[in-house]
Amino acid sequence: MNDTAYGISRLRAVPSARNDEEERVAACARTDGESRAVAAAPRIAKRLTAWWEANARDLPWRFGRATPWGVLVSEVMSQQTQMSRVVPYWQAWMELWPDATALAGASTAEVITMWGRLGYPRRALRLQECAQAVSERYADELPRTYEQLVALPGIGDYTASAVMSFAFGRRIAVIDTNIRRVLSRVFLGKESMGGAASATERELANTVLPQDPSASVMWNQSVMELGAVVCVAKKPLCERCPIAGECLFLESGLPGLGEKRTRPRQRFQGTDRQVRGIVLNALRTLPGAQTSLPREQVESLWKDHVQLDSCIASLDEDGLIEILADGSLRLPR
DNA sequence: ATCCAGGTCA
DNA sequence: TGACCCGGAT
Repeated sequence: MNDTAYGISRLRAVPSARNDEEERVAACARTDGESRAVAAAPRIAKRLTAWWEANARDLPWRFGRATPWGVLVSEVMSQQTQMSRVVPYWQAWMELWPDATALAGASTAEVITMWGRLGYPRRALRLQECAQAVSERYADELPRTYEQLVALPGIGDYTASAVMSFAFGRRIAVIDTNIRRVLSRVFLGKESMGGAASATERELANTVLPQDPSASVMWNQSVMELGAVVCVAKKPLCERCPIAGECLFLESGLPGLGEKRTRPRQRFQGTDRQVRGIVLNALRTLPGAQTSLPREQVESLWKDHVQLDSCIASLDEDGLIEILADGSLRLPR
């Protein structure tokens, strides 16, 4: 891990009559944050690597134990969902459908049932669509470019980047809310704001990312892990942080910790999301041989029948349920 | 009981 | 920009 690997040479490459040291000082003055970040990143990377090796959670898709498809499944399941909740679902899922072609051939009802209570069941549908695309267009082999990955159903910027980094070992900045929070705190000394990642945050992520591909993978996974277990949003465990000595946020006295910075959250109680969840859960957990829920039992699920019917209609539009002629509901075949 | 975390898509 | 789900923390 030398300076060149982190882009120092680029900063020094500005034409100048002054010597390198003068140029470095001038560069610091011009782009204080970036220059400081570039200088600190190698030290931080070293500490994070040691911390990762001693503290990384033993998730089943880590340490080379999963195929690229398995890594993709873990990332899709982990969107908007805590890792600890994902583990048992991922294990059962991968046992049943070890590759894209296996998932492509499953019934929708089975897929929704196995998705269980992970939440946002449209992700399950998109994952199966993704499996069908991979199976048919790419002969069951996950494509290896960001552009091809991000074009797949349910795969956005984060998941495409995560697969490129964690499954294929390529050098690419992975940007999720954990990484944004950690990088913003450590290098900018302030909280990351809600909403989409800003241009500044993206530039920072690319600036501090190690040049060496395998070092960049370690960086991505260790920064993300730190954000998940130490540098958490509300009560960061700075006394257990391996890079507390390098953190501008801690140095500044944690300014604005606890201020509203996440996207405004929608209430859950009484929302369509809750009602949709109730309906789908009833269908997922039908007893024994029963394959559909009679209209009468559907109506007992939620008092407000106007809202219930609109949720049933939206579930139908999403392809998550089928409405039979007699008004009973079932999971799609 | 209420608050909160977390990517993708339209 | 808002819709989408669930469970853990407080």
